[in-house]
Formats: sequence, C-alpha cells, structure tokens
Amino acid sequence: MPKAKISHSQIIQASLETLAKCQTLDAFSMRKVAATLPVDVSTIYWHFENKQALLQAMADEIAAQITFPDSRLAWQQQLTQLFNTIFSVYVAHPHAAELMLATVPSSKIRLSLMNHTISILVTAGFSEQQSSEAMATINFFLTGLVIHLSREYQLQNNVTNKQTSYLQKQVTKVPQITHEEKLAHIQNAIQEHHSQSAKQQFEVGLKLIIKGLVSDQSH
Amino acid sequence: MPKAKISHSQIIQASLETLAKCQTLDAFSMRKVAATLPVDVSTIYWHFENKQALLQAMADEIAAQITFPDSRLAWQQQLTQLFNTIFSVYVAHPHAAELMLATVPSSKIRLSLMNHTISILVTAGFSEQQSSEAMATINFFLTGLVIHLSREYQLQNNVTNKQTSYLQKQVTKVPQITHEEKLAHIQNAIQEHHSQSAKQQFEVGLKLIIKGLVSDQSH
DNA sequence: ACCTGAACACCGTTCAAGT
DNA sequence: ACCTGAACACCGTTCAAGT
Repeated sequence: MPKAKISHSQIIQASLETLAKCQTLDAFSMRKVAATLPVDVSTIYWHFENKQALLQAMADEIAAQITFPDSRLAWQQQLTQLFNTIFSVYVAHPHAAELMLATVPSSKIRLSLMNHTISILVTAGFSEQQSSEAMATINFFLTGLVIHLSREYQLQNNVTNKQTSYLQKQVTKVPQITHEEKLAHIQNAIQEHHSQSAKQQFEVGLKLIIKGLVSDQSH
Repeated sequence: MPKAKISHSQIIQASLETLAKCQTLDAFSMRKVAATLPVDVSTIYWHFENKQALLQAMADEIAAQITFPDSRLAWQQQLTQLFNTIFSVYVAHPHAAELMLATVPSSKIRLSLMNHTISILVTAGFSEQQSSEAMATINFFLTGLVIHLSREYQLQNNVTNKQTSYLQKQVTKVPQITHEEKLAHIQNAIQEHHSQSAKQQFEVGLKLIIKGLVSDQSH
C-alpha cells in the first residue's frame, strides 16, 4: 500500500484557497485547484466523483464553522446570534453564499443546522409549518444579500480584470439611468446604502422578518 | 447597405428558447444559441459585446413582461399583486431567477420596477430606508424561492441526464440522513412541503414579510 | 491503492478576411 | 454594415496505462 500523495481534506483546503482567488464561482475550476497541488487534474477524479462532489465538500467544510447559538437566550436572540454567525462565516469565505446556492444541503452538517433553526422557532411556540417557512425565508434573504455584497465588493476592488469590466460598466449605468429617469426612490436607496454597513443592512432585514413572526405569534 | 441576416431581437428570442432547453443556466452557451440560427457563433459578437451583454438583454426581455399593480388597491394588495406577477413571470421562463441574479439591474425597465415597488411602500407611509430594505428583502426571498423551485422541478423531470444524476443522488440522500439523524423538524418540513403548492409557499413567505412591515408601521 | 498523460467534446472570445 | 472561419486559451471528464 503506497502512501497517498494527497488526502481528501488537502484537496478541499486547496479548493477553498483557489476559490478565494477567483473573481466568481464560475471561474473556479478543477484545473486551477490541481495547479496548486503536486498532482495532475485527473488525480482529483480519483478522490472526488466530479466537480459537483468537490463543491458539496467545500460547502460542508464552510458550514462546519457555523456554531449553534446559546440555547438559554430568547428565541429572537438565538435567531439573531445564529444568523449573525452564518453571516460572518459567509463573508469570511469568498463566494460562500453562491456555493450554498449551487449545492444541495444533503449532508448531516447542513441538515442539522436547518433542523436546529426550525427547533428554535418550534420551541418558541410556532407551528412546524411556520417555523420551517420562516427558516427558508431568512435563509433566502441572507443568501441573496451576501451574494449581492460580494458582487459589490468584487466590482469595487477590481484590478481592471477583463471579465468583470463589462459588469463594472453596468454598475456605472445605474446612477446615470436613475438620474435620467428621475427614479427618486432608487436615488435615495443608493444614498442610504452607502451610509450603512453590510452588517447593518442584514440586521434590518432580519429584524423585519422576526417582527413578522412576533406579529403572527401574538394573534 | 446589405440586409442583415439576423436582428438584435431575433438573437434574444433564440437565446430565451435555447435557455429553456438547458438544464441549468451554466449549460447555456453562445454556441448553442448560434446553432439554432442561420449564422455563425462569431456573428453574435457583432450584435452583442459579450455573453454577459446577451444575458442582460435576456433579463430585460423577461422583466418587460412584469406589469405594475393597480394603484387604487391598498399597499398590501399592491405588493401581493406585483410579486404574484413577478412570481408567475419567473416561473414561466426557465432559469429566469438565476438570470436576474447573474445580471445587474442596470436597465431602465428593471430600475423602474424597483423604484415603483419602493414607491408603493413610501406612499403607504414607510420611510425611504424601510421601503428600499423591504423591497430588497422580498426580492431576495422571491429569487431564492424560485431558484429552489426550478431545481426541484428540474430534478424530478430529469431524463437521467448525466450531469444532473449526481445532484439527484444528493437529493435522495436528504430523507435518508434526516431519518438516520432523527432530524424531526426537517422530516416535518418535507411532509408539509409536498402538501403545499409553490404558489402557496411563496404567499406564506410574502405575508410574513408584510406582517413585519405592518408591525413596524403601527409603532 | 493511487496517480499520469493524452484524448474528447465542449466552452468564450478575437480577428483577419470576406461580401 | 454585417458575416465567416480559423484560431487561442480555456473548461470537465474519461481511461488505458503506469507504480
């Protein structure tokens, strides 16, 4: 039994580092991962069935960093703490939200996390149905927001990359058209957007959904 | 001035038809579009700067089908009507939600739509900030939900395609692991999920967010 | 058991050259 | 003004062959 040149987890680590250097999830490739390792691309296919399998493993690795909230807190605070953790884990790993969206939550780790989120709400007195729907709503919102944020960041810290320069041109068009068409609300939104941190934006959205839940509870 | 073989809009139409036949947005390619047209791939690059530009045009074409709600209705009903329309337009066009996410809302049509959504809330008495945040929250939720739905549909109506078969295997894992790990809430969620239509799921989530807004308003 | 190299069927994009 | 063909630099994936 000869010693393996690389392990399962070494590939995952290299993959996450490679992804971090990519401008988009699309730009992430098996060949780029292999280039950072002392093996050929084809070797990765001995360790992982295909690219999707590697993506699933990467998503699980990231999800593993999410810790459960303190169960002694009130449900609102438990939810806030949990999603704050998820938020910071997603922000710490470039394209983490895209990865979660591109991937099926079929692992023990991800399903347990979802189950725990629902259980916080059920323990608070919500029905199973309400709880799972609220979990999905918050998840979709969070994922959408983080993807949006990472795009913005990407476009601002752009090194005049050929691929993203067209997208940058599109972003420049926004205030221009907004002005031409006199879309006053969008103008306001752009202003406020700049005066608020990503974390604040997230918190406001989360509070909105929690308020909806509270309102349901009191009826 | 020789007559053009194809027009701008013919390419967009062909693109939307091509996209409809693709299992994923990833599978959509310039070469596949060209294959359905009497021109070479390279010709598309005379009409569109690049693939991203074509995607933007496709997104705008879809967005153009979204009609504004009746302004005589109460704000809650206006929102519900508007997002119901968006929901059905997204569902009618395969991968529409992915397209919106992959694309910058930089066109007059998309920015006007966003502006109008905010204006409904501002007219109802919400602050500019609250209104634009609520708009973003609902948008993220809707996009996330529709993407989720189209994946599910895609996996169910799968013709044992090589590419999606791995994903299907992942989906099969979900109830299995859920059972092994005794994740009772996820089990419940799966059950309820099947008993509810996509539209119902969407409506429940939207109502939750609207309730959060109402609760804000009354304070 | 683990790895390589070459091959296959795809991509997006460019550009000289045609009409 | 509009289109073509060939080329370039990429992809994911497979598989006989090596150790």
